[in-house]
Amino acid sequence: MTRQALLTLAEDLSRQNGFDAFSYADLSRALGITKAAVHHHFPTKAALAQALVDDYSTRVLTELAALNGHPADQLRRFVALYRAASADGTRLCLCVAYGAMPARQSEAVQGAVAQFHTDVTAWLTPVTAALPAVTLPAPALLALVEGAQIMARAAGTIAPFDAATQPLLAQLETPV
Amino acid sequence: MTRQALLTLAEDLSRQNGFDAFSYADLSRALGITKAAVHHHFPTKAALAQALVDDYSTRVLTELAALNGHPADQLRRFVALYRAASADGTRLCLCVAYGAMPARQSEAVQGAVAQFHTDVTAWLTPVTAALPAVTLPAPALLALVEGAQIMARAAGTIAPFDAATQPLLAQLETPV
DNA sequence: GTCTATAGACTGATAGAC
DNA sequence: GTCTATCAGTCTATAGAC
Repeated sequence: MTRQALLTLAEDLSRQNGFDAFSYADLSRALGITKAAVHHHFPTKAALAQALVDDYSTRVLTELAALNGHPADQLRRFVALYRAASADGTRLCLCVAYGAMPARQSEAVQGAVAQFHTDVTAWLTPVTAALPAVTLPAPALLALVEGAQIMARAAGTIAPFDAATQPLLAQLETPV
Repeated sequence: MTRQALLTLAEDLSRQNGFDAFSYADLSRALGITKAAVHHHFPTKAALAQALVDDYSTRVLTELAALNGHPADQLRRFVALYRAASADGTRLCLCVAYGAMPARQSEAVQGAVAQFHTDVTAWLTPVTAALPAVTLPAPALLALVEGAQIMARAAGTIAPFDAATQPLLAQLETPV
Protein backbone atom coordinates (compact mmCIF):
# COMPACT_ATOMS: atom_id res chain seq x y z
CA MET A 1 0.00 0.00 0.00
CA THR A 2 1.42 3.31 -1.12
CA ARG A 3 0.13 5.23 1.88
CA GLN A 4 1.90 2.89 4.29
CA ALA A 5 5.10 2.99 2.23
CA LEU A 6 4.99 6.79 2.36
CA LEU A 7 4.52 6.75 6.12
CA THR A 8 7.39 4.32 6.65
CA LEU A 9 9.73 6.28 4.40
CA ALA A 10 8.78 9.71 5.74
CA GLU A 11 9.19 8.55 9.34
CA ASP A 12 12.63 7.22 8.60
CA LEU A 13 13.71 10.42 6.86
CA SER A 14 12.24 12.54 9.66
CA ARG A 15 14.14 10.62 12.30
CA GLN A 16 17.34 10.69 10.27
CA ASN A 17 17.61 14.34 9.23
CA GLY A 18 14.44 16.07 10.35
CA PHE A 19 11.08 16.92 8.86
CA ASP A 20 12.43 19.81 6.78
CA ALA A 21 15.16 17.67 5.24
CA PHE A 22 12.98 15.80 2.78
CA SER A 23 10.55 16.97 0.14
CA TYR A 24 7.61 15.53 -1.74
CA ALA A 25 10.02 15.14 -4.62
CA ASP A 26 12.25 12.93 -2.46
CA LEU A 27 9.33 10.75 -1.45
CA SER A 28 8.00 10.42 -4.99
CA ARG A 29 11.44 9.58 -6.39
CA ALA A 30 12.04 6.86 -3.79
CA LEU A 31 8.68 5.22 -4.47
CA GLY A 32 8.74 5.67 -8.24
CA ILE A 33 5.58 7.76 -8.37
CA THR A 34 4.95 11.44 -9.02
CA LYS A 35 4.67 14.27 -6.52
CA ALA A 36 1.00 14.62 -7.36
CA ALA A 37 0.43 11.03 -6.26
CA VAL A 38 2.03 11.79 -2.91
CA HIS A 39 -0.27 14.79 -2.53
CA HIS A 40 -3.20 12.47 -3.17
CA HIS A 41 -2.36 10.55 0.02
CA PHE A 42 -1.25 13.52 2.11
CA PRO A 43 -2.59 16.80 0.71
CA THR A 44 -0.18 18.94 2.69
CA LYS A 45 3.08 18.34 4.50
CA ALA A 46 1.38 19.33 7.76
CA ALA A 47 -1.14 16.52 7.26
CA LEU A 48 1.74 14.11 6.68
CA ALA A 49 3.45 15.19 9.91
CA GLN A 50 0.21 14.73 11.80
CA ALA A 51 -0.25 11.20 10.47
CA LEU A 52 3.37 10.37 11.25
CA VAL A 53 3.26 11.50 14.84
CA ASP A 54 -0.12 9.85 15.47
CA ASP A 55 1.11 6.54 14.08
CA TYR A 56 4.37 6.75 15.95
CA SER A 57 2.80 7.61 19.31
CA THR A 58 0.29 4.80 19.07
CA ARG A 59 2.93 2.28 18.12
CA VAL A 60 5.43 3.19 20.86
CA LEU A 61 2.84 3.52 23.61
CA THR A 62 1.44 0.12 22.62
CA GLU A 63 4.92 -1.37 22.85
CA LEU A 64 5.39 0.14 26.30
CA ALA A 65 2.02 -1.12 27.50
CA ALA A 66 3.08 -4.62 26.47
CA LEU A 67 6.20 -4.53 28.65
CA ASN A 68 5.09 -6.63 31.59
CA GLY A 69 7.21 -8.20 34.28
CA HIS A 70 9.37 -6.91 37.09
CA PRO A 71 9.85 -3.12 37.15
CA ALA A 72 13.58 -3.66 36.79
CA ASP A 73 12.95 -5.62 33.60
CA GLN A 74 10.49 -2.98 32.39
CA LEU A 75 13.05 -0.24 32.85
CA ARG A 76 15.77 -2.29 31.17
CA ARG A 77 13.53 -2.86 28.18
CA PHE A 78 12.53 0.81 28.14
CA VAL A 79 16.18 1.80 27.79
CA ALA A 80 16.67 -0.92 25.18
CA LEU A 81 13.74 0.46 23.19
CA TYR A 82 15.27 3.96 23.07
CA ARG A 83 18.65 2.41 22.29
CA ALA A 84 17.20 0.52 19.33
CA ALA A 85 15.41 3.67 18.16
CA SER A 86 18.79 5.38 17.97
CA ALA A 87 19.84 2.85 15.31
CA ASP A 88 23.55 3.13 16.12
CA GLY A 89 23.42 6.90 16.30
CA THR A 90 21.76 7.34 12.90
CA ARG A 91 18.21 8.14 14.06
CA LEU A 92 16.21 9.86 16.79
CA CYS A 93 12.87 9.18 18.40
CA LEU A 94 10.37 10.95 16.11
CA CYS A 95 9.15 13.05 19.02
CA VAL A 96 12.70 14.12 19.83
CA ALA A 97 13.22 15.16 16.22
CA TYR A 98 9.92 17.06 16.05
CA GLY A 99 10.10 18.30 19.64
CA ALA A 100 13.48 19.89 19.07
CA MET A 101 12.06 22.20 16.37
CA PRO A 102 8.41 22.63 17.36
CA ALA A 103 7.88 25.91 15.53
CA ARG A 104 8.30 24.07 12.22
CA GLN A 105 5.17 22.02 13.01
CA SER A 106 1.47 22.72 13.29
CA GLU A 107 -0.10 23.34 16.69
CA ALA A 108 -1.74 19.92 16.44
CA VAL A 109 1.59 18.16 15.98
CA GLN A 110 3.17 20.17 18.79
CA GLY A 111 0.33 19.03 21.03
CA ALA A 112 0.73 15.40 20.01
CA VAL A 113 4.46 15.52 20.79
CA ALA A 114 3.77 17.05 24.21
CA GLN A 115 1.15 14.36 24.83
CA PHE A 116 3.67 11.68 23.92
CA HIS A 117 6.05 13.00 26.54
CA THR A 118 3.25 13.10 29.10
CA ASP A 119 2.18 9.53 28.29
CA VAL A 120 5.70 8.08 28.42
CA THR A 121 6.33 9.86 31.71
CA ALA A 122 3.08 8.44 33.07
CA TRP A 123 4.17 4.94 32.05
CA LEU A 124 7.58 5.43 33.67
CA THR A 125 6.30 6.84 36.96
CA PRO A 126 5.10 3.63 38.68
CA VAL A 127 8.02 1.69 37.19
CA THR A 128 10.72 3.86 38.73
CA ALA A 129 8.70 4.33 41.92
CA ALA A 130 8.88 0.56 42.44
CA LEU A 131 12.67 0.61 42.21
CA PRO A 132 14.32 2.07 45.32
CA ALA A 133 17.77 1.50 43.83
CA VAL A 134 17.00 3.87 40.94
CA THR A 135 17.74 7.42 42.00
CA LEU A 136 15.91 9.18 39.17
CA PRO A 137 12.17 9.84 38.85
CA ALA A 138 10.29 9.49 35.58
CA PRO A 139 10.89 12.94 34.00
CA ALA A 140 14.63 12.65 34.62
CA LEU A 141 14.73 9.15 33.13
CA LEU A 142 13.02 10.31 29.96
CA ALA A 143 15.34 13.32 29.67
CA LEU A 144 18.30 10.98 30.14
CA VAL A 145 17.42 8.62 27.28
CA GLU A 146 16.41 11.49 24.96
CA GLY A 147 19.62 13.34 25.68
CA ALA A 148 21.54 10.10 25.17
CA GLN A 149 19.95 9.80 21.71
CA ILE A 150 21.01 13.35 20.84
CA MET A 151 24.60 12.70 21.87
CA ALA A 152 24.68 9.44 19.93
CA ARG A 153 23.22 11.15 16.84
CA ALA A 154 25.78 13.97 17.10
CA ALA A 155 28.61 11.45 17.38
CA GLY A 156 27.21 9.11 14.73
CA THR A 157 27.71 6.10 16.99
CA ILE A 158 25.83 4.39 19.80
CA ALA A 159 28.76 4.73 22.23
CA PRO A 160 27.58 7.98 23.88
CA PHE A 161 24.14 6.46 24.45
CA ASP A 162 25.68 3.53 26.30
CA ALA A 163 28.01 5.79 28.29
CA ALA A 164 25.05 7.91 29.38
CA THR A 165 22.74 5.05 30.32
CA GLN A 166 25.27 2.61 31.78
CA PRO A 167 25.04 3.97 35.38
CA LEU A 168 21.26 3.65 35.29
CA LEU A 169 21.44 0.04 34.18
CA ALA A 170 24.10 -0.57 36.84
CA GLN A 171 21.71 0.69 39.52
CA LEU A 172 19.26 -1.99 38.41
CA GLU A 173 21.82 -4.68 39.22
CA THR A 174 22.17 -3.38 42.77
CA PRO A 175 20.46 -5.73 45.24
CA VAL A 176 17.81 -3.77 47.13
CA MET B 1 29.80 45.60 13.53
CA THR B 2 27.69 43.85 10.94
CA ARG B 3 29.55 40.58 11.18
CA GLN B 4 28.92 40.35 14.92
CA ALA B 5 25.25 41.30 14.49
CA LEU B 6 24.90 38.53 11.92
CA LEU B 7 26.48 36.00 14.25
CA THR B 8 24.26 37.01 17.16
CA LEU B 9 21.11 36.88 15.05
CA ALA B 10 21.97 33.62 13.27
CA GLU B 11 22.84 31.93 16.55
CA ASP B 12 19.53 32.94 18.04
CA LEU B 13 17.57 31.73 15.01
CA SER B 14 19.55 28.47 14.95
CA ARG B 15 18.81 27.79 18.57
CA GLN B 16 15.15 28.73 18.17
CA ASN B 17 14.11 26.81 15.06
CA GLY B 18 17.23 25.22 13.66
CA PHE B 19 19.84 26.07 11.05
CA ASP B 20 17.56 25.25 8.11
CA ALA B 21 14.78 27.50 9.39
CA PHE B 22 16.33 30.81 8.41
CA SER B 23 17.67 32.11 5.10
CA TYR B 24 20.07 34.79 3.96
CA ALA B 25 16.96 36.77 3.09
CA ASP B 26 15.80 36.56 6.71
CA LEU B 27 19.16 37.77 8.00
CA SER B 28 19.38 40.62 5.50
CA ARG B 29 15.83 41.77 6.21
CA ALA B 30 16.38 41.84 9.97
CA LEU B 31 19.56 43.89 9.64
CA GLY B 32 18.31 46.15 6.87
CA ILE B 33 20.99 45.14 4.39
CA THR B 34 20.93 43.05 1.22
CA LYS B 35 21.57 39.35 0.83
CA ALA B 36 24.74 40.14 -1.10
CA ALA B 37 26.08 42.01 1.93
CA VAL B 38 25.47 38.95 4.10
CA HIS B 39 27.35 36.82 1.57
CA HIS B 40 30.25 39.27 1.85
CA HIS B 41 30.66 38.35 5.54
CA PHE B 42 29.86 34.66 5.20
CA PRO B 43 30.30 33.46 1.60
CA THR B 44 28.32 30.27 2.17
CA LYS B 45 25.90 29.04 4.77
CA ALA B 46 28.34 26.30 5.69
CA ALA B 47 30.93 28.97 6.53
CA LEU B 48 28.35 30.73 8.69
CA ALA B 49 27.58 27.52 10.60
CA GLN B 50 31.27 26.95 11.17
CA ALA B 51 31.75 30.45 12.58
CA LEU B 52 28.67 30.04 14.78
CA VAL B 53 29.73 26.77 16.32
CA ASP B 54 33.32 27.93 16.84
CA ASP B 55 32.17 31.11 18.58
CA TYR B 56 29.63 29.24 20.67
CA SER B 57 32.02 26.50 21.81
CA THR B 58 34.69 28.99 22.80
CA ARG B 59 32.22 31.11 24.74
CA VAL B 60 30.58 28.26 26.67
CA LEU B 61 33.83 26.45 27.46
CA THR B 62 35.29 29.74 28.71
CA GLU B 63 32.27 30.19 30.96
CA LEU B 64 32.68 26.68 32.34
CA ALA B 65 36.38 27.18 32.95
CA ALA B 66 35.53 30.26 35.01
CA LEU B 67 33.23 28.30 37.33
CA ASN B 68 35.45 27.91 40.38
CA GLY B 69 34.48 26.91 43.90
CA HIS B 70 33.13 23.77 45.49
CA PRO B 71 32.22 20.96 43.07
CA ALA B 72 28.64 21.14 44.36
CA ASP B 73 28.51 24.81 43.39
CA GLN B 74 30.13 24.08 40.05
CA LEU B 75 27.50 21.48 39.23
CA ARG B 76 24.69 23.76 40.38
CA ARG B 77 25.94 26.51 38.11
CA PHE B 78 26.42 24.05 35.26
CA VAL B 79 22.74 23.12 35.45
CA ALA B 80 21.82 26.80 35.77
CA LEU B 81 23.81 27.56 32.61
CA TYR B 82 21.89 24.96 30.59
CA ARG B 83 18.66 26.16 32.18
CA ALA B 84 19.35 29.73 31.10
CA ALA B 85 20.28 28.53 27.61
CA SER B 86 16.81 27.02 27.35
CA ALA B 87 15.33 30.53 27.66
CA ASP B 88 12.04 29.30 29.11
CA GLY B 89 11.72 26.49 26.60
CA THR B 90 12.22 28.73 23.55
CA ARG B 91 15.83 27.82 22.71
CA LEU B 92 18.32 24.95 22.69
CA CYS B 93 22.05 24.77 23.19
CA LEU B 94 23.49 25.41 19.71
CA CYS B 95 25.27 22.06 19.78
CA VAL B 96 22.02 20.28 20.68
CA ALA B 97 20.29 21.95 17.74
CA TYR B 98 23.12 21.14 15.32
CA GLY B 99 23.89 17.76 16.88
CA ALA B 100 20.30 16.60 16.43
CA MET B 101 20.55 16.98 12.63
CA PRO B 102 24.22 16.44 11.89
CA ALA B 103 23.76 15.44 8.25
CA ARG B 104 22.60 19.00 7.48
CA GLN B 105 26.03 20.29 8.46
CA SER B 106 29.54 20.07 7.01
CA GLU B 107 31.96 17.49 8.35
CA ALA B 108 33.87 20.31 10.04
CA VAL B 109 30.80 21.45 11.97
CA GLN B 110 29.92 17.88 12.92
CA GLY B 111 33.43 17.51 14.29
CA ALA B 112 33.20 20.75 16.25
CA VAL B 113 29.91 19.65 17.82
CA ALA B 114 31.42 16.30 18.80
CA GLN B 115 34.42 18.11 20.26
CA PHE B 116 32.11 20.34 22.28
CA HIS B 117 30.48 17.28 23.83
CA THR B 118 33.90 15.81 24.58
CA ASP B 119 35.12 19.04 26.18
CA VAL B 120 32.03 19.54 28.33
CA THR B 121 32.19 15.92 29.48
CA ALA B 122 35.86 16.41 30.33
CA TRP B 123 34.97 19.47 32.42
CA LEU B 124 32.20 17.56 34.20
CA THR B 125 34.23 14.45 34.99
CA PRO B 126 36.29 15.71 37.96
CA VAL B 127 33.33 17.75 39.22
CA THR B 128 30.99 14.79 39.56
CA ALA B 129 33.80 12.51 40.71
CA ALA B 130 34.27 14.81 43.71
CA LEU B 131 30.62 14.46 44.68
CA PRO B 132 29.81 11.05 46.22
CA ALA B 133 26.19 12.05 46.68
CA VAL B 134 25.75 12.46 42.92
CA THR B 135 24.90 9.11 41.38
CA LEU B 136 25.54 10.04 37.75
CA PRO B 137 28.89 10.26 35.96
CA ALA B 138 29.70 13.00 33.48
CA PRO B 139 28.21 11.55 30.24
CA ALA B 140 24.90 10.87 31.98
CA LEU B 141 24.80 14.38 33.45
CA LEU B 142 25.31 15.95 30.04
CA ALA B 143 22.64 13.72 28.49
CA LEU B 144 20.29 14.69 31.32
CA VAL B 145 20.54 18.45 30.80
CA GLU B 146 20.43 18.13 27.00
CA GLY B 147 17.36 15.92 27.17
CA ALA B 148 15.82 18.33 29.64
CA GLN B 149 16.29 21.13 27.10
CA ILE B 150 14.59 19.07 24.40
CA MET B 151 11.60 18.36 26.62
CA ALA B 152 11.33 22.02 27.62
CA ARG B 153 11.55 23.11 23.98
CA ALA B 154 8.86 20.61 22.98
CA ALA B 155 6.58 21.86 25.76
CA GLY B 156 7.39 25.52 25.21
CA THR B 157 8.00 26.05 28.93
CA ILE B 158 10.86 25.56 31.38
CA ALA B 159 8.81 23.27 33.62
CA PRO B 160 10.00 19.95 32.11
CA PHE B 161 13.60 21.10 32.48
CA ASP B 162 13.09 21.71 36.18
CA ALA B 163 11.22 18.44 36.64
CA ALA B 164 14.07 16.54 35.00
CA THR B 165 16.92 18.23 36.88
CA GLN B 166 15.30 18.63 40.31
CA PRO B 167 16.42 15.21 41.64
CA LEU B 168 20.01 15.97 40.65
CA LEU B 169 19.96 19.30 42.48
CA ALA B 170 18.34 17.55 45.46
CA GLN B 171 21.26 15.11 45.60
CA LEU B 172 23.57 18.10 45.98
CA GLU B 173 21.75 19.13 49.16
CA THR B 174 22.35 15.72 50.71
CA PRO B 175 25.07 15.94 53.35
CA VAL B 176 27.87 13.54 52.45
C1' DG C 1 -4.67 6.34 -7.66
C1' DT C 2 -1.72 7.89 -10.87
C1' DC C 3 -0.33 10.98 -14.45
C1' DT C 4 1.28 15.74 -17.05
C1' DA C 5 1.81 20.33 -16.55
C1' DT C 6 2.09 24.36 -14.15
C1' DA C 7 2.08 28.00 -10.68
C1' DG C 8 4.29 31.23 -7.46
C1' DA C 9 7.39 31.70 -4.02
C1' DC C 10 11.68 30.96 -2.10
C1' DT C 11 16.60 29.10 -1.86
C1' DG C 12 21.80 29.78 -1.81
C1' DA C 13 24.92 31.94 -4.58
C1' DT C 14 27.41 35.10 -8.10
C1' DA C 15 28.95 39.19 -11.14
C1' DG C 16 30.06 43.60 -11.20
C1' DA C 17 29.23 48.74 -10.05
C1' DC C 18 29.96 52.14 -6.40
C1' DG D 1 31.05 46.93 2.72
C1' DT D 2 27.11 47.67 0.46
C1' DC D 3 24.38 47.84 -3.60
C1' DT D 4 21.39 46.11 -8.09
C1' DA D 5 20.46 42.48 -10.85
C1' DT D 6 20.26 37.92 -11.93
C1' DC D 7 20.83 32.87 -11.94
C1' DA D 8 19.44 28.00 -11.82
C1' DG D 9 17.40 25.09 -8.76
C1' DT D 10 14.07 23.71 -5.34
C1' DC D 11 9.93 24.05 -2.61
C1' DT D 12 4.80 23.06 -1.59
C1' DA D 13 0.69 22.90 -3.86
C1' DT D 14 -3.04 22.75 -7.55
C1' DA D 15 -5.88 21.74 -11.94
C1' DG D 16 -7.46 18.53 -14.73
C1' DA D 17 -6.96 14.19 -17.80
C1' DC D 18 -6.92 9.14 -17.61
